[in-house]
Amino acid sequence: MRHVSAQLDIDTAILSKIERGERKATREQITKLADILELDRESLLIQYLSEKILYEIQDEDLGIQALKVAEKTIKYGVTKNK
Amino acid sequence: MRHVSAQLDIDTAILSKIERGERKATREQITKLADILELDRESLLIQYLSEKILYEIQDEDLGIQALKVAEKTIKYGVTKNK
DNA sequence: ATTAACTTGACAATAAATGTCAAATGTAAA
DNA sequence: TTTACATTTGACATTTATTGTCAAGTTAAT
Repeated sequence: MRHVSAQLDIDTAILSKIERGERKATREQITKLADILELDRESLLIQYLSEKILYEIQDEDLGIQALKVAEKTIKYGVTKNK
Repeated sequence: MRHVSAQLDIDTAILSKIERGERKATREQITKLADILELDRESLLIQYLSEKILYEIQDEDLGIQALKVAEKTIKYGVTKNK
């Protein structure tokens, strides 16, 4: 654990918490972890992103609908106006 | 504008920014806005949530895939372990 | 009992979101 | 055109969320 956390530039405390889901990892940490643990980077990232998404809509009745709208928006390449 | 912003408990400056997309509204502000402007609350909320989602995955190649994973997760009622 | 690995909780540091204010700009009617 | 009010802008303050450190507490193996 010391080895891994060192490579991640954090102390073991956080790593421990991340492992047990008490803390969220950083995007950067995710990719580093993928490398270190030789896991599939894409899968990990997808997992990570999907967790962030779910976090946003947790206990929202309209969550699913929002997801679908988001999907369509992406597909149709709608750009956000500044 | 003063009227509306007063009801939202913010000054006109923010309202102005929200209207022109420089600032994000709060969830609470969204629902109040729906009432004040007599818009459909659900639609506004869905719009609001979907924007938050899109924000999370902006310029992520794996965004769409993450969305799909998130959807499935919701459908299967997977609960997040504390 | 000693040691090293891991966990926990209280707190510090940083970063992001939200808000205020005051000054600048726009707009229309007198 | 000046006055009066509405809207916008930007610089900054406040609040809230996220990420991190540290020190003390467990656990497990020897």
